[in-house]
Amino acid sequence: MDILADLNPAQKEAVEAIEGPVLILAGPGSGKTRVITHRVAYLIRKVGVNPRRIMAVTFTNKAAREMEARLNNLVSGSVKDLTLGTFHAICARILRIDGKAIGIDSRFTIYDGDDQISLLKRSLVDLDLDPKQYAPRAIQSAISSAKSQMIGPDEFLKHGRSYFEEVVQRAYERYQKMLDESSALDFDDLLMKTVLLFRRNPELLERYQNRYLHIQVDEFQDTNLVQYELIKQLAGKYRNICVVGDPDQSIYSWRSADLRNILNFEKDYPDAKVVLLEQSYRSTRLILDAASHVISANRNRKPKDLWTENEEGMPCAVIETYTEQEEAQYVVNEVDNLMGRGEVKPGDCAVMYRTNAQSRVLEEAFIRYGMPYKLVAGTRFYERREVKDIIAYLRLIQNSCDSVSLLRIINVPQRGIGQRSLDELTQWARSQGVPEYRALQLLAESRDSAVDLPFSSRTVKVLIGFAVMVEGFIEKSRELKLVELFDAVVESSGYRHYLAGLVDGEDRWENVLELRGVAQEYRDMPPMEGLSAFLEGVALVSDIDDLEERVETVTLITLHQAKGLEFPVVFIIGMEEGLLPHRRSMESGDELEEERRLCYVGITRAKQRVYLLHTYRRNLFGGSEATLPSRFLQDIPKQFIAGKGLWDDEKEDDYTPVTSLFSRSAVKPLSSLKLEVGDRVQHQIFGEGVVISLSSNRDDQEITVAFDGAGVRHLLLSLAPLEKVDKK
DNA sequence: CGAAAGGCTCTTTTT
DNA sequence: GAGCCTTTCG
Repeated sequence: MDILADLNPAQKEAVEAIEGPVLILAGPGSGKTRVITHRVAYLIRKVGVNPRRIMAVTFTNKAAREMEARLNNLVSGSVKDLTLGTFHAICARILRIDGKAIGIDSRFTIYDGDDQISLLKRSLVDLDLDPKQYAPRAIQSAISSAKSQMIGPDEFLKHGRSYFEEVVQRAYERYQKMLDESSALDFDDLLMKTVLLFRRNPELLERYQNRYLHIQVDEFQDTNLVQYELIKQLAGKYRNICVVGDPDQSIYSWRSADLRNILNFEKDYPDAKVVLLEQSYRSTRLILDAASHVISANRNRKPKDLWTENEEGMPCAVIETYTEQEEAQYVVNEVDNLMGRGEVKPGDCAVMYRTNAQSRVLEEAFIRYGMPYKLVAGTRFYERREVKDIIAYLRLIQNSCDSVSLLRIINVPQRGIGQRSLDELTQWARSQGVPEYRALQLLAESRDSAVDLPFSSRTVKVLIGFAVMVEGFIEKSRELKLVELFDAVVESSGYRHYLAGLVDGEDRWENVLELRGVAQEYRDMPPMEGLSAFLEGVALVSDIDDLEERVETVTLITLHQAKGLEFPVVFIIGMEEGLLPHRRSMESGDELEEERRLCYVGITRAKQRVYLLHTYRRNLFGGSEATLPSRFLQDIPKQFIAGKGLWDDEKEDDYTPVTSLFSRSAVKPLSSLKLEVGDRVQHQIFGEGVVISLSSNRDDQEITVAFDGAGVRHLLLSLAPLEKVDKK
């Protein structure tokens, strides 16, 4: 097979430019992933580069896996030798192996956002600062932003000294110290410490430089300064560095992604070859044109000429509904219509939104209609309480200095250790100059001696009991396989029993079992190794990683998560001022431009059809508020829009329910079915059942049906595909 | 001294 | 409408 065979000239150029620095600017749908994979395949197959000497950095684990799969088709076998993964995963690996040189224990724990916040709160309390007055989230983001620029606690104040920044500086210092004492690194540390490691150990860096002959970075527009610094270090010797990105799809500046990286690239590597990929293979012409008009309204960008040979296709549908419930109903209904005409399968459709909170109403509509869906990250799996609890037990076993985990589970399930005792424990540990866990051990050792302890004898007893239990786990961890250890922990800690007693215990137990399933994937590894690998794995996954390549159901996803994906049919809901653009972004021009890029990313995910929805009123917890359609809708000229003439001078009270060009009807008329309790009904999906209650709300009837095979369901009469069945 | 029950604030996006 | 924190009860 010829690797270059089915590439267009620009793609070919990008693949063949293997020597020296290369910057590939790739528009949406221009075959970016193709280029990257073919490049790697080309290096291995045509140029004969040893795969061990190639590094490819991706933005998510999912992207890495996808690349792996595609490469397997091109160069089966050698894929496992590549260094392939996210910045964070690659850095974690480097630090586990070589971090000792800057004092990092190879068993370090990785703290996620939640852990960071709880540690930060503790450091604020330590400093006698009120966490209410100084929002931990704000401080955390300031610290993260500092770390993304390689600014340590001591250099922090050089960059300004408002009172808030002084608070941040103190918190940062304390927080970093506590991380250190816990043998833990946060996400930003993974990157920053790696760069630091290389700065302080040039000979070590050289080893890595010598190894990596070729380095590629995907989604370059979303890298931050530390990441840039890192690749600069690694590519320092051979300079075969290829970065791929699209400034118009930069949507992570709030995570310190810095567009300057793209600009700096050409400055740092003046000999860089720049390749533009401008032909789009994804969207129809009308969609691409509409998207281009949206993004062109950004002032701070380089214009580019995207084009496509695809058919013209259909204009974007702009739809106004009255409420968000109607908005959700419209989506469900339209999917059903399209399916009814055999045009799409559910898996072809995605619904995208700005904030996770918007998914709730959608979910309700999908459930009521009985249409299956896949929600990417509602409450994210690894952030669920029970999942984090179990992980905390396992982390503590691997790294007993991990105080965040210890404090998380010391009283879960309840062991009679309250806040009071915990405060005393932390203080006592501090006074002894040891981590909390060590303090517990000391407590156990000194139980008979008449030391003056700040605990009641009852408390001492439970604390020691806890320490003994964990000690037992640690011993077991040396001989038990991960899953066996997992089971032992869940059982002996009383966690399973504890869940059984909760109202929603069953759901939570399901999640524990799902986590156990993940643990099972490490079954072939020896005891301790399996534990480390598992913990590393769960620390660095994201939700998008779990989205299977081919889903059979409608996908519900945030605009951010949708980056890099494509769907034949895309619905973007909540196209309103305050939501998209988000109100928190409306004050700064730069942030507003980022919101516009987000909108652009959304539209360009679509191959065939785009629906842009906005509501007339939207519920913001208490009351409902009148909304204004998003300014981004105005950027799309009329000829690209189907539906009503949004910008004709219609008055608000001219509002009538909208009918899209594509639908038979936007919202089905209320069902003419007359049902009573006790009637038998037939549902398209759930089969037969009996009506057990009926209730009316403002404009619809809700019906509860006990299905013979599918349990009790609440449905909306106007939506549910129901028919009455004659009683026998 | 710890666990359960009501009032408060906010809601952006995530490796 | 939820989490979080403070108050009240056991």
